[in-house]
Amino acid sequence: MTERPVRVRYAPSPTGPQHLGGVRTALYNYLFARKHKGTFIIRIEDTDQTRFVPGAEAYMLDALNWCGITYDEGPVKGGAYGPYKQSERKSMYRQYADQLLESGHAYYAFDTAEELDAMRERFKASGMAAAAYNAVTREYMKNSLVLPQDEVKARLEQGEPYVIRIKMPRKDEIKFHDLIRGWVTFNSSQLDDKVLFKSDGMPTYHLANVVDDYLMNISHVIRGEEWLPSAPLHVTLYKFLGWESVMPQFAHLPLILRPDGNGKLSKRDGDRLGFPVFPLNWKDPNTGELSTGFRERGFFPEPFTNMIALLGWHPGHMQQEIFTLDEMVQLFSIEHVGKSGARFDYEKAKWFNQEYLKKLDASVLAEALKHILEQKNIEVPNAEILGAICLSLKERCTFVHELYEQGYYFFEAIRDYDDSIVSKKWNAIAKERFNLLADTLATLEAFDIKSIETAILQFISSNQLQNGDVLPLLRIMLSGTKNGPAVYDIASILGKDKTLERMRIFQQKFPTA
RNA sequence: GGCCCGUUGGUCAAGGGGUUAAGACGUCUCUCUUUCACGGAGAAAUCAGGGGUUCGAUUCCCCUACGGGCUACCA
Repeated sequence: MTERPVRVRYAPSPTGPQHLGGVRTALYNYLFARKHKGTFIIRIEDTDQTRFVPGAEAYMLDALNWCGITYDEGPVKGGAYGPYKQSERKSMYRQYADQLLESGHAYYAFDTAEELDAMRERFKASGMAAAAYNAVTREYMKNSLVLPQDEVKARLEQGEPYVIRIKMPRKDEIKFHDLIRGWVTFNSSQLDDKVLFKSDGMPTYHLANVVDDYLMNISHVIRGEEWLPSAPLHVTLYKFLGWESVMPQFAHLPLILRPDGNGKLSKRDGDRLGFPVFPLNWKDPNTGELSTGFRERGFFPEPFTNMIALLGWHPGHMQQEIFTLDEMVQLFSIEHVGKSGARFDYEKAKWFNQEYLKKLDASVLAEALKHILEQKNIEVPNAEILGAICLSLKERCTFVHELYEQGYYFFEAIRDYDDSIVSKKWNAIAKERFNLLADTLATLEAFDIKSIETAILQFISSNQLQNGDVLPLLRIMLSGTKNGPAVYDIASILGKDKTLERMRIFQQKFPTA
């Protein structure tokens, strides 16, 4: 490998929100750049003006920002190789198309869309395998290779629309080394004369991509596997343009597959399967349709980023799976990126979030819970109580919002009581006991967990009772549910007054015979 | 159809000529506990198939099958 400084780029096109796969591609580029003390660039590939979606670019930037993926050069931020948007680089491409025209590696083509369709139909009908615009079929089309020179000139002068196509060699072996897949070989006879320059004056992705990577001195192209089939075209372009010596190294990432069935993960899968595939919420500007993001679903950026990184990469030789971004930077290497597609597993994604949440300090969670309560217009308890609530609840939550959902009774009146316990254990005798228990609790001076526990346990043993005679019912009285934190925790968080009040309310709601 | 890429438990995966083929998620069992969860212990579960090469293939090669990607004046 050469000493070339690492310059890598993430080059999305603003045709909609990027999903998991796009974020992962950006992440790998980022990790690779940081690992090698290189430069991470973002470039917007918007050569197709018809597919432009407003907001998509800002969304992408927001998403990366949320993930903690920073970039060194790109839109908004700028840099020495700008602009970083292909539509703004429009004037830079034509000269390279001209260069190819002059060297005989490209040609003008005047075929209309209808003529192209007709050609494809014709060759298909005659049983020809590939109905492509190639070394064979171009002989029958309207292009500067077959038209007389003066006619070509005339058409050009009359302003007739045209495209510029690459003239693929008839039969050449094209070989390149992929950092993930090793040597990959294609034959140019299988490739077609791809359009490089469109009739609207814009380059296609293929030309723009190669020109920009060259101009921006990109050292490594790390992109999805869907680009592998066009890599030989790009390699050929480097050769024709005389840039072979500075051609970047390629690394084609495996795809992220959908969790069920077949195929790569697509934007629609999320709604269908009930989990997000987008990092952030996205509202389609045309249809108004809303797709939920991981962020809005309750994911923290750290575990989210951790999780997608491990979809196709693992440092190997260690059993650790929870990594910070910085750790991943240290550990990252292209060699450890797998070759095969990874199926996205939402259950595992939740696990990453849960692990992260569990390690968070209760005070941090309290802050997050506070926001949820404020949004719901619920009176926020003081920080100490909120912290205690989070502490008691956090190990049974995957998401912050579950702190509220599971512990709503700390903030509001009990919505309903689980009656499986009530019908089984609540009766006149129990009522009497609970009156005594309430008296006991009322005399407690300190109402902390330990004191409550001691008092209750003492009450149970001095009355010759079992834990099961008291604790389950008390839990129901205080929370309505049979699950949750230790009853003593609940009581102490509620405080003495509320605890006694809830015991009274319960008695009123469930009179015994 | 053609071209290209891939294939270790249900999923993510380590390993890479000789291993009891790691670990994690999920599932199940046990344990802790007043409950749920957490924690702890354990179980079931994998090298797609067939040929080579080799003393020996999960590992290297070939074929088949299967999966995927691409096949636009889209990226």
